[in-house]
Amino acid sequence: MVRTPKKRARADADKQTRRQDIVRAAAQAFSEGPLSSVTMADVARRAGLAKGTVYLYFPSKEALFLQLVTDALAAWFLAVEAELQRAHAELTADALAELLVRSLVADGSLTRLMTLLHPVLEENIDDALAAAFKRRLRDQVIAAGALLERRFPAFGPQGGGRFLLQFNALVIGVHSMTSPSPAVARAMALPDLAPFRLSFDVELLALTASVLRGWRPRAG
Amino acid sequence: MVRTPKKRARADADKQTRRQDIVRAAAQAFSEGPLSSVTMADVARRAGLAKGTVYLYFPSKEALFLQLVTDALAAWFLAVEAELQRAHAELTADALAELLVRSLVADGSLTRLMTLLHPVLEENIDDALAAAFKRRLRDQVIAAGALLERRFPAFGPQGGGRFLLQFNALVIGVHSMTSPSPAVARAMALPDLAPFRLSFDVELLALTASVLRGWRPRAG
Amino acid sequence: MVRTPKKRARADADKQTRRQDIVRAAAQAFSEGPLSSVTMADVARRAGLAKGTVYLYFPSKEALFLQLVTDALAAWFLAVEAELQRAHAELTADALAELLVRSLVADGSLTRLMTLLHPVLEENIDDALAAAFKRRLRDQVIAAGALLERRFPAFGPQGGGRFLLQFNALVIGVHSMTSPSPAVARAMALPDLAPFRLSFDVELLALTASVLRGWRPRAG
Amino acid sequence: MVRTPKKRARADADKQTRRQDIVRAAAQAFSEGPLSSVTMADVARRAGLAKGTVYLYFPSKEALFLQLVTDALAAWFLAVEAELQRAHAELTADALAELLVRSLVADGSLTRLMTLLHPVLEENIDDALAAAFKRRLRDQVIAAGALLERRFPAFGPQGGGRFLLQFNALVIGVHSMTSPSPAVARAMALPDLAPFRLSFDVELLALTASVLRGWRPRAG
DNA sequence: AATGAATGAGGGTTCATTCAT
DNA sequence: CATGAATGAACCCTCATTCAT
Repeated sequence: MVRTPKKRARADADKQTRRQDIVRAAAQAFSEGPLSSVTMADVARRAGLAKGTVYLYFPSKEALFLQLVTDALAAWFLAVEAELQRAHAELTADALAELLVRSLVADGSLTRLMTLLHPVLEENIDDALAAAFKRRLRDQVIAAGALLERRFPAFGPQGGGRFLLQFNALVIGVHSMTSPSPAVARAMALPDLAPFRLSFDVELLALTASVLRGWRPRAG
Repeated sequence: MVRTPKKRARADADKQTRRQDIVRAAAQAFSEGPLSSVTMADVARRAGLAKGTVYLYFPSKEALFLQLVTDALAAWFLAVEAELQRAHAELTADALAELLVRSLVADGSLTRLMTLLHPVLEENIDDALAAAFKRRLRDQVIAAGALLERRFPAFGPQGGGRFLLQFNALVIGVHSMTSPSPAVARAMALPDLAPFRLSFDVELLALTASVLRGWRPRAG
Repeated sequence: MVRTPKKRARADADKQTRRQDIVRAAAQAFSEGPLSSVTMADVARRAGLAKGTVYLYFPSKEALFLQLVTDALAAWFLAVEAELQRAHAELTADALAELLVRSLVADGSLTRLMTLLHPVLEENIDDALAAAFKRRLRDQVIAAGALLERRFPAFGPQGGGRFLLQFNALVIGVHSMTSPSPAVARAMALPDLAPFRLSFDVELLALTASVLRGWRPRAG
Repeated sequence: MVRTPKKRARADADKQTRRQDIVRAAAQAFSEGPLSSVTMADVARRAGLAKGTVYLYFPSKEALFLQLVTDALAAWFLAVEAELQRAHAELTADALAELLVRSLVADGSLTRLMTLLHPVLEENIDDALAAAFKRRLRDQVIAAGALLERRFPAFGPQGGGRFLLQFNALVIGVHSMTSPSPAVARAMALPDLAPFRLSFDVELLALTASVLRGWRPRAG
């Protein structure tokens, strides 16, 4: 059973495409189960590549998934910034909360990907990669933060960036409270637990709006 | 060199003690590294038991750690309730936030344990265990929630419980934003990233206070 | 396809037996090809065990093969000592050389096993194991060396041990000169190379006898 | 970032140069660790070439290292012959032994390279290459052997060549007895093992001198 | 002739879980 | 109840070699 080798990516553009193919394959695999259930063999197969080829593009499983998260975050920052630009005027707390949550849930997988960040950074990422990731994130946070400060002046200086990080925390926290595993989902379907079911969107929206309404610039 | 078998736990009380020994051993092991680095052999050794014995008390690694989280949460609910009782009067948003965060960080490992909940429930927990856990949690949330509603009337009916779940989300989210892996910690020590370092306590306090200040009862 | 588990080795004696089974399986596998071609899976299968079981008895492939070499050397020392005891009187250089070579080739695999020593110690052996091996070897060399000094007085004090180590070197060196790989064996069968073929026994005997005849006690 | 391809080697002389570059790169890589730790990618990088290019000059890793050994041996034969020519007169056993050992250790890497011969020939060398190697070796042994017989008449006819092969065996054997792996080196540093440490030069010299002193021409 | 992307077999090791003793 | 020997699936990653460009 001989596979026909994939066409070779010689040009840099081709290599970028291939990298993205692999990331996409990883995303697909991750969409079907927890990170621990995704194997590199699986990713390779979905990308139509041999196992070793994946390692030409990413030095480790963790580096691959860090890229996946990085891409997802970048897309989200873009979407948020676009929405904020479109808004033109100042926003109320509720309007801003709604804008943010909407931009987030527009991509059904984004939330779950954000959750990946911590576990992935926790293992097998070298210092250079970690630093590069953090720098990119910092720049994005600063840029989007500035925009936020214009649309929601209550933030005060630097408040936009700080809030973005807090929002990130909210997303991760609410996600982990509201996305049950199969066993938990079955439990929550029981009559006496049903009223306890929480919706990610609803809770995140409520929490975000609270935070914005209650915002107080950092003393300093 | 044969180990002398541990005395048998016949009475129910003895069995409970042994269960707790095992949970304590798991806690200790977890305090030294990520869940994936804790092996059942490790837990057994720390508890002074054989591997198989652990399985007499817990059907799986996940069930064991679910117990650990359950215990930690129960202890926290107790502590919070005690603090609230002691308060006697109504609390401001800031005072309540401070009380909650203080009760949380008093036990240095509690936060990290909360983080375990989601990953553990995600794998290898059977329906009965999941339902039992959720029921216990529900009861605790309702009880502590009622107390909260008395000390912070802005919550309105059921608001206390809802807030507790949100607080839980905050804890998990802020923890995952502020507890860097070794590689990330080294990255954050670089001069251009240093101003970006966040403290768990500070951020959680700020966020919790915001949420309380901005609280709005759910439309019913 | 479920394998029926091997009976459990509870008693120490049983465990020793199982260890030896594994070593025997390793010896068998090694007899069929170079070390690199022997896999732990192979060893386990030959021993009728699961792969993981082998790791209960040996921490690594190298540790297993070090045991194999250790056993072989011990057997050889025993054989040599027995032969020397039987000799009763002093021996000539030629007689001693012949005795040694004979004791060596009696076990057809011993020579090849000796060759394993260096490559195996070169990788993945921890300090404690290395030290233990060297100590055992030292004791054997001293004991057998003393006996040699009685049968071949020209050795002088400590000469017996020194010679044993040199003999060891001869064995390894001559073996690597005279045991051709398949490709080399075919080459040596060509008419113009045939006269160049060397026999392990003949060369080792000649060399050993030369060394003994030319022996000179170390100055000191 | 595309590397600029190396200039093409068209003339035979250029090709020879490139071959030697590759062999030199292999030698350098091997000087830093065991054969198993030397990768073809490593060799290519050191030679400033692409991986595939190496395979234009050598059909396999083993063929490359066989060339490396061949070159080293040739250099040694040259050096020995030069020394023997310079000697003019007959040599004593001790003088000859000293000459040989000196010529060997002059090049610090030669000994270790000789050790490569057997493992390399053991794997992945085709018949033609094996035969070619053996023929070249035979010719060198005969030539140098004749010279030896003149300087050390005790050898008798053909004795010089036979001795050279034996010397080769001594080198390999003594080397493998005296060049400890890191773990063994640490073990040998322990007080109770220290007196057991052996020096390659000393032992090889002693052994070689013994062999020469005890030499006896083969019955024919 | 030179390149380097692609291949994929292969291998040692870990560890949750089982169950004979 | 307690033990710990046995299981075996699973998994990441390496690297010699090939061959399209």
